[in-house]
Amino acid sequence: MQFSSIKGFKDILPSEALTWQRLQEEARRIFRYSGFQEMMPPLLEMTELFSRSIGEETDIVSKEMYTFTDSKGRSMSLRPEATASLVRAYIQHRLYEQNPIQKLFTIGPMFRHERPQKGRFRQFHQIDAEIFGDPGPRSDLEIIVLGMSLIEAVGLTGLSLQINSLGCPKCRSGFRNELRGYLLGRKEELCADCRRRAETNPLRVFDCKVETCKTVVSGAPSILDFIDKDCRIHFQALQEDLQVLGVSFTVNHMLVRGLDYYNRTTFEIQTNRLGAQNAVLGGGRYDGLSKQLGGPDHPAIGFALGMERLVALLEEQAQPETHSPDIFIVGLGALAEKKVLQWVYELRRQGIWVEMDYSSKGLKAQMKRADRMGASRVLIVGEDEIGSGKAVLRNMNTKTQDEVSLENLLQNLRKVIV
RNA sequence: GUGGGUGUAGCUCAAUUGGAUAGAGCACUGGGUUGUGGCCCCAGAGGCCGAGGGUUCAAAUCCCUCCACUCACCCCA
Repeated sequence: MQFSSIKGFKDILPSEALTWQRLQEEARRIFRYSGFQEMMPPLLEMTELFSRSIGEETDIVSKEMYTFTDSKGRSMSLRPEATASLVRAYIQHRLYEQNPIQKLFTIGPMFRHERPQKGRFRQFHQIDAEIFGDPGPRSDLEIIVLGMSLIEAVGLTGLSLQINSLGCPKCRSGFRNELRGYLLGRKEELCADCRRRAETNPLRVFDCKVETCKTVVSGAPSILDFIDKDCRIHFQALQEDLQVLGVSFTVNHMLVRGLDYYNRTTFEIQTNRLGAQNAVLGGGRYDGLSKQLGGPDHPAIGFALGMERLVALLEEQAQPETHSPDIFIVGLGALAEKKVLQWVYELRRQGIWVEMDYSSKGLKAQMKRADRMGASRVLIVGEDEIGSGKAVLRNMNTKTQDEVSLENLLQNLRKVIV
């Protein structure tokens, strides 16, 4: 029986792990100086948390969750996204009592049972950032700039920022009716899916890739003409602040997002290099969610960044990073090997990456191994060197070698390496 | 859930109209150098040709079924 990983679940292999580590290090660094605190909610929650927040009718909840019933008959689900859990924790632990503005982030896996394809997996990883407690556009700005900074910090270029406003629920229902009316008026030109959507969820027609639907949509009314005065002022202020900071963006009134809880600002950072997937990062404001989940009526905004997607772009753009030992020590003969063993562990205690070979092979084989591992220096210690008290230190790049005294060897090596 | 594409060595790929012990490059192991790596040369190891069934004197090649991977739809990070 040959086991393999299950569909949509990927091993992050050693060759990719350094890129993943670097992404997380950059994220944590930027979050720290931006005042965001990390928290780690569990991966499993009551199913109802997700259905109540994301929306019963959304694809995510209606058909993509990994859901099971526990021994007491309670329905629980692996999280398909992180925001619901963060809001639950925010309410449960009354984090707002400690500080009215809470800036939080979390990094970890999400699970959705969809058919995998390029840039889409059943277990995937997100970096999530959220600001709780501030209704104003400056928090929208902060969240968006944070996402942009992260992408810049890892060296990714050629992405575009798209923003939109969905208004508040009141404006949206007016718009929804207007849009539905427009779409039904041109029903004949829509694909079968969109005819259905026009009735159930007209905003989704904006996402359709069928040409005739795109044509219909291009003449559709814009949400931005329907949002009320406060929503308009909010959106206007965000745009002005983005300009103040020199962040370029595109207003895309067709940017609608699939989760029910969004209101006002939504945004995506997009690429055209990931096949059918274009969003690397997406998010928006969700002012009503805390209250809807039984907490205080506090506003919030956040984003989720797809780590697989970001890593894929990074790998396409740059060579993967590698690590190699600071030094490789060759021991020839039983006596030398024992000394080498001691030095290896002593140097490692000092934080120096040392490797040796355990197979008691000849010098040639060990040199080859040192070379394969990319060691820039090799210390050669045989019976002769033990006798004379001087070992050979070879620089693998310049092909030069020097004698090193075995007395105070560790200090001598430290000097060379550091 | 629905379509298309692809399954041959660890990786990337060959194999003529169906033809004999299925090959190459890279990687790996050993040797050429008994104490010096990369480059070069030589040798070696590594395959149920995705699985099962069928057609045929003969199948990696043709047919059927299944499986896996992949891309796309749906939807999303």
